[in-house]
Amino acid sequence: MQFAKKYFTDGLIQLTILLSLIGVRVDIDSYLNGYYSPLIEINLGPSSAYTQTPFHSLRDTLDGYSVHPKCPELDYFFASRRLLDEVRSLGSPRFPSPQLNAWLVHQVTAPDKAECGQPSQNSGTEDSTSTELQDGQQEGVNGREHLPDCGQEGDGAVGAGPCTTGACAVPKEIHNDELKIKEEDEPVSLTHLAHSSTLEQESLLGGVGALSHPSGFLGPSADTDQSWSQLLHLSVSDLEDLDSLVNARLPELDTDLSSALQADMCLEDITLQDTIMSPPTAPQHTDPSSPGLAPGLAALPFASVCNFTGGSSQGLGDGLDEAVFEQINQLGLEGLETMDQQLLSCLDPQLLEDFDSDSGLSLESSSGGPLSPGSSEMSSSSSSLCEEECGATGYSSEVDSKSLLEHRPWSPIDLSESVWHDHSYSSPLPITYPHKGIKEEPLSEEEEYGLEERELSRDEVRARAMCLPFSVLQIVNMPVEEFLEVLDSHGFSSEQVTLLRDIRRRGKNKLAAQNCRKRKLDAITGLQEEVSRLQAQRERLLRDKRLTAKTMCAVGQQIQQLTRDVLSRLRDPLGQPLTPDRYSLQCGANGKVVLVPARRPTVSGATGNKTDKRKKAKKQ
DNA sequence: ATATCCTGTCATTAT
DNA sequence: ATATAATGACAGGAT
Repeated sequence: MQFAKKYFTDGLIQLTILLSLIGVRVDIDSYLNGYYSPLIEINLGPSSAYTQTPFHSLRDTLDGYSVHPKCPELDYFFASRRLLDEVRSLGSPRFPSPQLNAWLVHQVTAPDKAECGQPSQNSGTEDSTSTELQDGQQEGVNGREHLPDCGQEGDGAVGAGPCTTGACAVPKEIHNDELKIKEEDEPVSLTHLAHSSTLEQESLLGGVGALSHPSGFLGPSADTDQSWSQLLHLSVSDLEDLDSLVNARLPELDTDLSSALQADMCLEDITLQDTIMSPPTAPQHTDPSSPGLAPGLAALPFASVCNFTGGSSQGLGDGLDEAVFEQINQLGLEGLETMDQQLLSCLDPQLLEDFDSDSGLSLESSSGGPLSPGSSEMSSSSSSLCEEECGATGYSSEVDSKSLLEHRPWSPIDLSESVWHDHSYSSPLPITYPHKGIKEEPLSEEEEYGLEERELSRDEVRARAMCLPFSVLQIVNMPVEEFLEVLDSHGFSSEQVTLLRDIRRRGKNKLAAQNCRKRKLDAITGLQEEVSRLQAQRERLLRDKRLTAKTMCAVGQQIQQLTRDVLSRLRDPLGQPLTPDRYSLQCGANGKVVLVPARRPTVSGATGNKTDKRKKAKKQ
């Protein structure tokens, strides 16, 4: 039966190897039911003194996942997944995606209406209560059609700034119900943005500081272009909700985002209420992978972006992609050194305190310095493996038996340094073999006295008292067949037979106890190492979390600044520029950016806007 | 004198 | 049924 089990197990292992090679992870340990698990142990045979014990269940596992014994690549893969899950579990400030969709604001052509032939205003083609500043693909096509007339061709050079493009060179134009979008060659594609690197993140962090300084504020157009490009460069891949959005739209977002909204936009051309600026290529569907785009949650003011630190404790990781964290990790702590203090000050202290006080594990801090997970895992597993394979031999009764078998019959073997090294009061004598005539080393009188009086174990004394012709070691280590033969062939009395069996039982149990205790100590050591490793991992993840929070804050400030810039280029019916305290930009569930005036909290937006429109109409 | 550690031993269970 | 491994519990010596 045991052979059948082993045969089955071997086959199972081979199947597991094959599955591992094709990427299928199989936890064979559960099938083995502890018979040969863990697989890393070498089967030393049924008499191995170091076989599977429940202590092994406490080891050879990493974070609750069984270590795949045959496929390290899979282990690395699952370890990565595990790290990501742990980062997600840590939680992080959330950056609602609808707010970030405002990045998709595009340049608005504002040419001279006479030149561009756009006489119709408020024609009502769109609902009078709303004006699309930007629209999807359809509007983007229209925008392109108007571009030649407006003299806005070839403004793909972002670096030249808006003033070199049609944004400043051509008269401003606002279509009757929409603001045109440049959807031409995009020097900075979002595909590239999605792969923004560490340096880009660092420049983002630096850019916020520049934005925060009014003196560093460049010209409106240039600043807007630069800011938008910078924002898009640096933030897309770092934001969890944007990640899904960008991924959904990367293929189609090829818009020249470097262009800016033209200034002095007449508010009469747009309807403030439910005004929508939609990206030209923005799909009309809501990305299902972006829960933040839920209609009820979509319309959030940009100004609230930086408030995420106050109320939002929602975990960052829910939607985080691995790529995001790869870049965050690449950013490293070095980027934080260059971060502007003003940027750092925007972080909610309570948030950081929460980060530091996030005590998932309350572990002793004196467990050593941070360990690299790989090295620690390797050292832990390898050392334990080595100990099991090598150290066990010292306690292996099989090895002892083999050694004894090699010296049979009952050749003298001094095992006092390997097995019988424990108790001084119970250490066995150098074995004497009275019936075999083995030559003994001459002992001094003192030694003989010591051996006779001090080092004789109780069983040895009993054996001598019963005139047993075998030592304890011989009785314990002789094979069972020979032991049974000895019991039968020597004509021992029942008391002698009982003593022989007891001596053998106690001796084997003593070895078993030694092995058991060694395994227990090894298990404790392994667990301590794992604690140290997990603690270091936790510290590392917390650092990454703090870094992500700072990056989020930087992006939020960028958006706030850009929102102010966009609003400053718009004009109300009185020709006054819009201010952030009166208006805000929101992003709808469909990705459209909407200019919304400040509302009273008790009045619903749509109703209030319609009412305002009616009142305006009556006045006119 | 006491606490703690180490080791042997027993009882029990599983293989 | 027997032998043996594994392990918790206990006792006793050593420190």
